[in-house]
Amino acid sequence: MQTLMLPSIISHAKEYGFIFPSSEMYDGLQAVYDYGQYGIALKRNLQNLWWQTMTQLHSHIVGLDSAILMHPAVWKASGHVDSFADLMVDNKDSKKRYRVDMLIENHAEALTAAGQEDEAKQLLAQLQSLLQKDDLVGLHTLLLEAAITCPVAKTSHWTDVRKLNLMFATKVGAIESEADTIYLRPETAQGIYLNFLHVAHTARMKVPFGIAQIGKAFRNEIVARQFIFRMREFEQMEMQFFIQPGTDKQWFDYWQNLRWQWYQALGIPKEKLKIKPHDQLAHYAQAAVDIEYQFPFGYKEVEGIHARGDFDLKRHAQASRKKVQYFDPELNQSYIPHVVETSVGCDRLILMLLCEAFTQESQVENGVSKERTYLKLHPALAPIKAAIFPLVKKDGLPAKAQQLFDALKYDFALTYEENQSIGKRYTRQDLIGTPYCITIDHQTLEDDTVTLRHRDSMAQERVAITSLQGFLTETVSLKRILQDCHV
RNA sequence: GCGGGAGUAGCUCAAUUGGUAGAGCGACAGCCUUCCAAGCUGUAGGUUGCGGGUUCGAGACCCGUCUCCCGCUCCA
Repeated sequence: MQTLMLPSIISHAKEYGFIFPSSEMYDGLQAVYDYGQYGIALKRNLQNLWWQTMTQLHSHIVGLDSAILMHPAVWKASGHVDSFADLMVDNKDSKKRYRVDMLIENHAEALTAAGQEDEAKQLLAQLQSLLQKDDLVGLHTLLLEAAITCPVAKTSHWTDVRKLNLMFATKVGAIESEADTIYLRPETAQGIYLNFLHVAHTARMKVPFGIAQIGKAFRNEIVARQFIFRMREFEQMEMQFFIQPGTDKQWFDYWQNLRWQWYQALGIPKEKLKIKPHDQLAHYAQAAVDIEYQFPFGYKEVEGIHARGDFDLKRHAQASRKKVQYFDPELNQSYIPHVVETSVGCDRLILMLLCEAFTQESQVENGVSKERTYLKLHPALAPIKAAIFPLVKKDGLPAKAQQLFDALKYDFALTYEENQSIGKRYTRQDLIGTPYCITIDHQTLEDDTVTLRHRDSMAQERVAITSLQGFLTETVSLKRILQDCHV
């Protein structure tokens, strides 16, 4: 039943200006999406919340905006050039897809378990040699020679081995023949590591300290599915926290708890979130957990918290042959700091917020059952904070409403509407998640009071115009969420 | 990439066995003046995803192709 919700959310997001498929005039481009007028407003609010959480609530975290393009050597040093290129093969009978190296390694393990250690060693040696030569045909032959079978189909009916590089390559330089290959970054973190020394020196930071960054990253996914959950171009919100070696566990736990709190503060129900430890670690990680949200298609990762040790800084120090060291006055010694990162998929959070907010209720009114759809977005994140309506389009009500709009527009994202019936206007705002509607009627002209209508309950109350500024400041401010982050 | 499902107006869907592409909603303009999408009048919007074939005639039948959704794999 829950899985049926995703198509509704996708079409709602498109119909009401949150998220459009990219290049739809040309039939679309798989796994790329554009943010529409309300989508980008929601996204900016979310990014501001994260940014303020990191840089404003922590005096020892500063921001950064590094470039998407970096020296190609960065990705060799980081390990992405090697480990981000997966060699895949499909079994034609079971239709299952496997990574070639894992198939062969598993087979070698089985051989070892069966006491055939020499054969296992030889197999692994062949694998390494073929991988280094990038010999795809040889790998296919090896699969057949070693009689490696599909665990499901139990056959060796393999397709050709294909290489899938997860990084997008492009060329830098005007003359292509002389140009170097350069990659669109597959993660924003490396830009932070490259600026570690700059920030340490110019921000007068003492370890432990952190650098936060929001930016685009690009991955050439094999299969990109589930709407904006897995996109080829996506936005990361990453914070790299530099620490004394040996304090990794302590800070890993610290950030895991703090990030967990953040989702509570956002109002995501605890029972729809869970922390999942990684059983298989990425090439850079010492310890890793995911924070998962229960999407309509199952529990999926929205944020990763990783203890990366000194892997990245050390690799860059080696590859660049530069000294990457921090002198710690407390310990009176120099070292390469270790890193704990928190890495959020911004677009995944947007999808989480949409899933959480999308509400369909049926209610019986005068014996007639009516369906009501609205977005229960947190007021601080809603794209539009309040809509201002004259009850009718005459008797000076539009002018009065416009006056109120002008008075409040400097502080809040507002919308003004005078067309059609009041009910239609309320509904339109419900559909985009506007928490409050303010209606000017004839009484307003006499006593400067208005009707304040609440989105979720549809309740109305009579309030003074003079109270609106204070009311909105209080309710739509990020402050309420930030205060709940328990920093 | 493989398997399954689907593409007709902005959205939801119609269109006898192959016979002139329609409706509701929405949008826009005007009227009405009303606190929860429901009144009246009018307007715009389409090479039926795209290309080819069969046919006197294709939205429908055949072939190809593209895209989207679901599953397998990976990650943020």
